[in-house]
Amino acid sequence: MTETAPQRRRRQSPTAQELRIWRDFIETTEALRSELASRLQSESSLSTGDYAVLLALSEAPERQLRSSDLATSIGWERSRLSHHLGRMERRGLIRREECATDNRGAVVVLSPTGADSFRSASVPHLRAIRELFIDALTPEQLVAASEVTGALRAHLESTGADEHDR
Amino acid sequence: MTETAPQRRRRQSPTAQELRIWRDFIETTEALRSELASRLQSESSLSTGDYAVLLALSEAPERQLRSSDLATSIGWERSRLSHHLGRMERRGLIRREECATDNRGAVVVLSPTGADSFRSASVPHLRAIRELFIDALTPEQLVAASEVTGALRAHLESTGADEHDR
DNA sequence: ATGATGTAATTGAAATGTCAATTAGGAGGA
DNA sequence: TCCTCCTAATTGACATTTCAATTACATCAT
Repeated sequence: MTETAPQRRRRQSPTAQELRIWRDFIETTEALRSELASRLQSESSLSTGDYAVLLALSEAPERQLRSSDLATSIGWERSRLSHHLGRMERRGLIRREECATDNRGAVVVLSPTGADSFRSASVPHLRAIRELFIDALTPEQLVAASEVTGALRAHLESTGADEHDR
Repeated sequence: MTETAPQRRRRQSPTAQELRIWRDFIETTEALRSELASRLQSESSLSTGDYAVLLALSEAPERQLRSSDLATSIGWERSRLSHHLGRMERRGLIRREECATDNRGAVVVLSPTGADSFRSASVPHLRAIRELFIDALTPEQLVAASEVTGALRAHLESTGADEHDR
């Protein structure tokens, strides 16, 4: 075939080969996520959700964050975070305090217990990341992965949610 | 071999840079998954779970599968599938029939309604895959993505669940 | 046959996630 | 001020997922 088709293919369905790559991609990332989650669970009694929250708090100045900043930082919906924080608070992993500068606001604070849980969970978790992700790839592949990720993210941010809905 | 340090690094925590790549990777794939899910939802009244089930059934001989084969094929736990099939059956997307060769077994059958829903959902869904994944990458990046996926999967299968638990 | 062991699928309960209100307070203009 | 509109966070109802039994049948060795 001499090229007339390529333009016409845009925005159409993927080819069989593209689709195979897509499926492998999405299935593999899902398998990876789920293996990591189950290891975390069994080694630490933290879920990946707990871990994400604790990680964000550990990295925050004063180990605390406004609830909506936390939500943005880990990419969760506010209501999901709210429910989850309730559960984590019951377990003593975090506290919620009133915000001094905005009376509507809440500040989520990492508790000492939470900090401990996070620290001890992070050792095996980081090891698992190395084992399942880093060690699986050659240095070149790691770079390639990073570039692919960047391209996907950039594209997602530009054409992502907005473009589609308007 | 003159190497002593490289060995020592194995199984240790990732470096800061490796970790950044990991985080971008996992967050981006998650964002991608979630954008796709929300588009599918709004364009078709099927969830990605529904879609996965219907896809597997559409591709199966006779458009039907043993329940556990279906579970394996889409990588779900049996109980999750069971609950989900219950909901899909109530909506008329699938039927469950007794298995002739094994009285314990159930055969999940794609209903005409399910086939229709799947067909009409797949058009916008495939377009979204092209738009958000395929079109985001150069042909070289697509190849790179495929190689990375392959490496991850291979590694996951060899060291994955077993090695860790024994 | 029968009893031990394994597999197919479902169930119920608890944990988690989503969606649509709702509550409460900030911010700016007439 | 007071009214309107916006934002922060939570709540409740409901959908989904996980986990630990449970039910029912198959398989195999005795």
